[in-house]
Amino acid sequence: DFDALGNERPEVTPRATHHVAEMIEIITKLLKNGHAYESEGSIYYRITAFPGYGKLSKINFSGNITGGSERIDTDKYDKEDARDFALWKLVGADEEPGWDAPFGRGRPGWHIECSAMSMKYLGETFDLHAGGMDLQFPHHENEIAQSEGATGKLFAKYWLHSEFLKIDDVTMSKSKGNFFTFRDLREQGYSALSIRYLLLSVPTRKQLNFTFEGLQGAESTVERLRNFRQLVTESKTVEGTDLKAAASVTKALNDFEAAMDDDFNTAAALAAIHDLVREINTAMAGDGLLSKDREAVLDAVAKFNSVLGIFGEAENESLDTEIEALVEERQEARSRRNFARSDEIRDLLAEKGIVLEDTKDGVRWKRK
RNA sequence: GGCGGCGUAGCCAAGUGGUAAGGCAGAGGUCUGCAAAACCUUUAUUCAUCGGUUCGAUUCCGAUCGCCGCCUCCA
Repeated sequence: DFDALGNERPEVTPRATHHVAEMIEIITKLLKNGHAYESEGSIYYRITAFPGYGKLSKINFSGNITGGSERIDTDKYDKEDARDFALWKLVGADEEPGWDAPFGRGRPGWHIECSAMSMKYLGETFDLHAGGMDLQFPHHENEIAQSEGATGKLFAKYWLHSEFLKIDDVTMSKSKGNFFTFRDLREQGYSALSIRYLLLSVPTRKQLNFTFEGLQGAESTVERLRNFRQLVTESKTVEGTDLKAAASVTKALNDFEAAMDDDFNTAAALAAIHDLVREINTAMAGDGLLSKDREAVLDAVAKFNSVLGIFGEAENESLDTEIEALVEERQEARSRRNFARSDEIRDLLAEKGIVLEDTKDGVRWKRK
């Protein structure tokens, strides 16, 4: 199953309402080992029983939740500690939604579903947990507390929190009306690849300031990358022993990997790609590439694309015979220096989405 | 109020205690019948502001201004 960009969809997309039994199981464990307690019929997590609480978001609770803020009224809920959160909320017999549990009919708290579903499908310890910055506290912090409190094992090895988008330096929000979905942008004619490129142009932990000028720029950049791969693929190779291109490829691969290893510094990784593109374009504009270097460049591009997916699919389809004939006719017109006719044909093909480029090696075409 | 992040050219931005990557846009040029693509040259004496530390700071420290996020039994 693949999406519009050719990426695989998730193998499992679980629903909370189908996993209430698993949630009840975790809550039962937490009650048994003292990490949870009952109060007025509801079940709460006992944060004092989990010393690691706050390790993910590095929140200093002094003067914060337990102190200065008046946004949480401890007395109102009869919790042991203001930070304690609900695992299970008591509901009446006829109240919906509600599920029966050993500790009474109720509904789950927000956080418990994620512990239940992730551990069911990925195991009690799994590698990578991602999410937006806004979920780091309290949601992910609470997931850790619940899961590790229940199992005694490390919950997730790595956490990846992506920062928010800003638009023209203000928050993107529906209320401000500056809210764009992927679909909106596609309908405005921007390509999926350029949207992805724009999002990758800033490391995941930095806020990206979205502008349409920037998106338009990404469109140009992606076009340049796609042109590059096509030019390399079609380039004629030369004999010789020039090793400059090979050195460029090696450097680009090393720089790319080092950048990605540096906390996914995609901005620096993209710069490594651009350096390679420029150096190889220069080589092709000059003496040309050795056959093995051309293969090395294409391999590198395939590797970059396998990680970032910004080159898209290669164009390997052929033109239909009608268009082929027009291209042929245009070439004849050009050889007779009948440029009026040749330009007419070029415009005609452009309307059909076929862009022609005349090079010293002949005519190239690509789809727009 | 508490905690955290950010402020680098027209735009998007990387980055380091030692003198500013990359992309887009702009300008000039090469190539071309023209165009496109590609290439070459060029575009921040300066990194929000003001102080401090240092031989030297965009990079460290403090203050100020501006922007963003979290601190909601909302998932």
